[in-house]
Amino acid sequence: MSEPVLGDLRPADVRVRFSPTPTGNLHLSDVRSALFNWAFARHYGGVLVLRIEDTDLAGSVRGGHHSVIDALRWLGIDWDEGPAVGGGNGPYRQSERLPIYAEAARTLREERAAYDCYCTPEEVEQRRAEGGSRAQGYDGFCRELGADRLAVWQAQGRNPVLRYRMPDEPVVFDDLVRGQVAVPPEDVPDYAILRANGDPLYALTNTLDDAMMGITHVIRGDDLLAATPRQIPLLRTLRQLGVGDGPPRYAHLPSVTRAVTEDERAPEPGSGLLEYVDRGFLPEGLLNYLALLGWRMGDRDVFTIDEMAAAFDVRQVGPEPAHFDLHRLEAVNSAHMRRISLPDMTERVIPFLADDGLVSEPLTPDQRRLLDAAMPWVAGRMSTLSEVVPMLGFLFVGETEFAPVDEIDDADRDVLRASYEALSSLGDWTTAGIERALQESSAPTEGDEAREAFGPVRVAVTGRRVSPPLFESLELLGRERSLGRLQAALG
RNA sequence: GCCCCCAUCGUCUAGUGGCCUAGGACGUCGCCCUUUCACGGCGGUAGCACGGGUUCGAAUCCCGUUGGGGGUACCA
Repeated sequence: MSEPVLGDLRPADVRVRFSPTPTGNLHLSDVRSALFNWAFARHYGGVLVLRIEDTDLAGSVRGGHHSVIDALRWLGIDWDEGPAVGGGNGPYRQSERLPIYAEAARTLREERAAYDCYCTPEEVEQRRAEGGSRAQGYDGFCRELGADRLAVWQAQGRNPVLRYRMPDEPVVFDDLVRGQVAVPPEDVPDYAILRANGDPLYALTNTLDDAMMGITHVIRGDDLLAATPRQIPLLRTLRQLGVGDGPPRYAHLPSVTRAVTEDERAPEPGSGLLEYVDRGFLPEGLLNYLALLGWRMGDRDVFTIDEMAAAFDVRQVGPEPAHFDLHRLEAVNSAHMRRISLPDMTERVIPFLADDGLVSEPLTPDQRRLLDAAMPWVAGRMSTLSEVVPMLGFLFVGETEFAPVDEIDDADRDVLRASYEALSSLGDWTTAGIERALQESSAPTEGDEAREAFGPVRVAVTGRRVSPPLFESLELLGRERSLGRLQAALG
């Protein structure tokens, strides 16, 4: 058997898909799946299909596909077929494909590739317990059902599920990240593809759609690794029935587990993309970090997703589970913060200021001037967009609401008083003038203490020990407000 | 319970029998720069989970243990 070498793939040989359940908030491992599929498609010039798997009403959120689309757009991940862009293999929302699944199920039953099963879960479990077999799941009880038994169950009003009839042979496949996977038949029982109420299950919808949409490579989380031996024989059956070209190649991405080190700042384990958007992470930083979970780009660890796509080879993905590490995410994000332009960062920061009620959206001309003047002083020292609030909030907050966050103690009063006096008589309210005035006012102390000399002034005016450069901050704040705050701090 | 998978510094990883007294990045620690913080520069810290094999030689191969993950659905 000669396997096509990945490197020789032509664009037409690559059709991948991202098929999320619209829960309203993509989990980060889904985002990573989307990214890896995207990078794979872009690397070979192939096609990325977006398919919304919304047949399970319990897990889906009404209109949830909008949130998936919004999320992908925010991330900068585009797709070639699917909702919002169309394509020749639609519809791309499974809730609109119900008749297709119904017909496929009917055909599979007619062809005896699937059969009605009247057993209740309790009965199956009981037989397993009594039989003492090591085999898993369903035991094939209804495979060849006698007419009398059938009559009894039907008389009881039982509705059957539709079960796919697994071939009695091992399933073997080559996973692009796991290598060869072989599963004996006793580990893969006949499985349900239709509920008793007629609803199609994932095992049918996902598999059928991959076949009908011509998916060549399935790149997904390894939580679905165990589903693969079920899907491969069904894909073969479908091919025999004239649907699809048989099983695609699979690549199961290592799971992303919770950080070992407990971190109170870390989001809840179940939280999704939105949480990270709110925390001010850049899509560039998030995606870059996620790419690092299981893959590496030579010795570089800061890169764009376009650079990733150019270098991406799914075979380089390792099978080891990766721990999610917030610190690393912040470090990577911080690197991207330093890469984006000042005007770009300024625009991205506005929603965070607005959310805190510090500015209006759109900005007033005064707010615009202040923000533009202030950003150069803080752009290089933020690792997330949301840090703009503690960093620049003091400039936008009203004087009545302003209150220092850090403490000023009595020992600081002398410095504050001297500073106030020096500044109040200053005619030239510029950074240079302020610096000169403050340096002359405070008796130059020696050594380490000199570093702290203006700490109290900083807290009185910006509210924090950590702030943009002091003299510049004073100039930006303006004479009246600066002096007012110093006076307030003096009590 | 049973089945399957995984296992190198705190984290992500390089390493496919000798080039490894194990390399990089992030973190962390120290110093420099800097009247705050951050950035930047320099230096340090820290790892082959454990126990048996195989071999002249093992982080690399085999077995077991331990730990972690997944499955065992009329969820996906």
